[in-house]
Amino acid sequence: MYKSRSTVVGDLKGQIKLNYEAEALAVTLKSERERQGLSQRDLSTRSGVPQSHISKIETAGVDLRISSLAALAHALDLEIALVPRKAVPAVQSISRSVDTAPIVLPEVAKHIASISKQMSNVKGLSVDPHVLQGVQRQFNDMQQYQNLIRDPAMLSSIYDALKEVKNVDGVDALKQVAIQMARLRNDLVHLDIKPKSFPRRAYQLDGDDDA
Amino acid sequence: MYKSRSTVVGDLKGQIKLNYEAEALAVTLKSERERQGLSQRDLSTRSGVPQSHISKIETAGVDLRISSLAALAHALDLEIALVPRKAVPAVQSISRSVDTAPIVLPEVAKHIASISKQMSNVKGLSVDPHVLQGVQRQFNDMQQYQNLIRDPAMLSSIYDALKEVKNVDGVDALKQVAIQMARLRNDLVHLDIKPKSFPRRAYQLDGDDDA
DNA sequence: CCAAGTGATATGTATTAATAGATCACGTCT
DNA sequence: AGACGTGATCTATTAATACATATCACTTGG
Repeated sequence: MYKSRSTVVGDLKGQIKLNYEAEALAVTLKSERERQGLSQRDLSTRSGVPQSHISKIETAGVDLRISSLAALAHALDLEIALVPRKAVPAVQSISRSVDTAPIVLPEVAKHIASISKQMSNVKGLSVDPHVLQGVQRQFNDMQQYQNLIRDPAMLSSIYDALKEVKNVDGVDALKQVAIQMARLRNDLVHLDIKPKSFPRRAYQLDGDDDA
Repeated sequence: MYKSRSTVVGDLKGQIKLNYEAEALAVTLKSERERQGLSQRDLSTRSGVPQSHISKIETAGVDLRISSLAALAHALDLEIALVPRKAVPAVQSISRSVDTAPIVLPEVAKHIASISKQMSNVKGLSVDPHVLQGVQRQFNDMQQYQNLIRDPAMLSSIYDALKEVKNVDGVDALKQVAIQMARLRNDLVHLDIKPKSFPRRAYQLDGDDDA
């Protein structure tokens, strides 16, 4: 929306306010990305928005289009909503309560990064693609709930198992990885997270798919 | 966000979903505009977005920029929010409860339109700008809560008083208008709107300013 | 040291919203 | 009938996002 044309640009306050909106949304997107322990390149892969663009969005207050905002939001498990002004405090309160899940521990983020790297290596090997796909899916899930992981030891164990995946022992070692990832997830499922206000169990994990 | 470039356009589902977002927001904007009894030209005046553009937005799924969306939303007393997916049902519930105020009666809409027209006429007269400003502000408010007005008779009375505003009797007649508008608002303040779920009294009017 | 990851920056091009009006087709009112 | 309001449509131009890459400066780990 251009306000710099020959029309009267008298209301600078209004103009600043419009830019403010894009910046406020960018701040939200950035903090959510960081909260989930994602790099800009991770988010780029998920959302389809180029990393360079994400960088500019986060730093330069780009006046995004809805489709781009939606892509980024969805990659971060957020939705765009139009909320009556009077309801804004209540909505913020709800969002905050959902967001009370802890920040990703640095130790955990490191291990996840190492596993991510090793996953890439394993993809270059001749292993059963079916099993690999299952493991990849489990790993994607793990990245989603990495902020719930408190003990990096299990991640260390998964990383070790991943390093054992060679051509000769490919499928068996990979299945070991899958088992350990499933174990990690199952342990986390039994964590009882009850935010002080609703909704209850905002981050309850579904027991839907398995390797 | 273009998905029609040389890159793989494999995920049609994803693309459709992105367009869906713009359309869903347009639907929300349109229904809120109608709920408030505003024409596209009214909204254009308030938001600074051209009427022709609003028409296209409402009918053609334009991929708006945030600044344009914000301008339209603010003109309709809405805010853009990024909400965790898990919180979406709760947020919708809040928005709905705030939105339970009734639709504008056609009779009421007509009277408001007549008053709006007469307000324009009065602006061309030599009347006390200070008083006129106060009345204009009251009228703006009235447009905001016109969906709460059940009895058009008071509006008729206000319109009659407005027609009495001539050069010779300008300030006194105009003050009569102000008094009647204030009376209408005060009557409405005592309407007790309690949605079945929170927040209570979403549309409670503040007793802040007077003529 | 080198390799890899991260976010920021730059370049050049394509796309489409946004702008500024004007006008059309239709409905309503006097 | 004419006047007015409403939403849709049109034209021509501009602005800025979006895209696709590449690269830079810095940090970290082996």
